Amino acid sequence: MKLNSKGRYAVMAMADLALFKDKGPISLTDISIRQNISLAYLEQIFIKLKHNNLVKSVRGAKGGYVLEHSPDTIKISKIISAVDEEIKTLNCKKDSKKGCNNKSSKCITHNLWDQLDQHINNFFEKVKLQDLIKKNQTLNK
Amino acid sequence: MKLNSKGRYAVMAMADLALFKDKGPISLTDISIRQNISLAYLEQIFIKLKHNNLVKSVRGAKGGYVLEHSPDTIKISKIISAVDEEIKTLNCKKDSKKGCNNKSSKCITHNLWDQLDQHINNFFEKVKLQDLIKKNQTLNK
DNA sequence: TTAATTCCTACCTTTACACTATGATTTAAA
DNA sequence: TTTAAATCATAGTGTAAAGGTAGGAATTAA
Repeated sequence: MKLNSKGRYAVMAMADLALFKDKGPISLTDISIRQNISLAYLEQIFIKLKHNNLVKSVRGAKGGYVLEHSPDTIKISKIISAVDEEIKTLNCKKDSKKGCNNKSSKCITHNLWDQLDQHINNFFEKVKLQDLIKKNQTLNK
Repeated sequence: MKLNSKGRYAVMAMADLALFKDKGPISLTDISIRQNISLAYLEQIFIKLKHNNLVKSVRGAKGGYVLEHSPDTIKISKIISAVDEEIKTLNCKKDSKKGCNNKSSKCITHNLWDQLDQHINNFFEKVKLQDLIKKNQTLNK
């Protein structure tokens, strides 16, 4: 699981969409202002979100994006993996130069990072988009 | 919690020390060969491990490093935080430029990352150095 | 005295991240 | 029909950090 601000921005933007989901298509300009993320960067992120069927786009003036599914069915893990190509924190694979090979006493930590990845994935699997906006409802009413 | 290969190397090296803890001081040259980590880079890592009282150094010929404590008392979290200055994955602090401020609808994801950090820390808190080498004992006997 | 080691600090190289720039396409509304 | 607002697409860029190297000084067992 790659944890960077692209993933964080994606979650923020999706949460923004969820908050305003009754207002029709939300433009990236709006999200850009509200969440303080550059518009052009948001565009890149939303291409990926769209390709992963997390949002639908409405082109042209008064267009924007809407959630493809209900916030209570969207897992955070889906969002993060949509914008990050890789899933692994630290690879230790056959094909990477520096990693496991067949020497003894190598890869002592292999299982550890595997378990960590599972642990993080498991965390994001359990949290839904709805869970985020519930906590902010009073703030944003 | 910063997850990079410095932290991974540190854990690998500490596990190596644990595996060979009955052989007296272990030189970084040995660890470098066994774990396939550059010697000079290991030196940097071990300075930090030493300053954090995780290892003791024995200078001069036949010198090296030994664990300061028993492997079953050393938490992985201690090792990783020793070599990484930062603890947070993604900061969202007052003093950072891009982060929380008092605008409404900001920081929707603030709690999420806080909880993730706790989750990861909790994972590394529960794993001891001994847990790693147990799994490799048959391989390295 | 020598070789093996830790210790220390400065430097270097590459890469990925985060972002910008530019322009094309689509479409609602004036 | 024109204009402005929006998505769509891709290439380029600046920077910081990761992941090392390099070179030498200090220490110590043999």
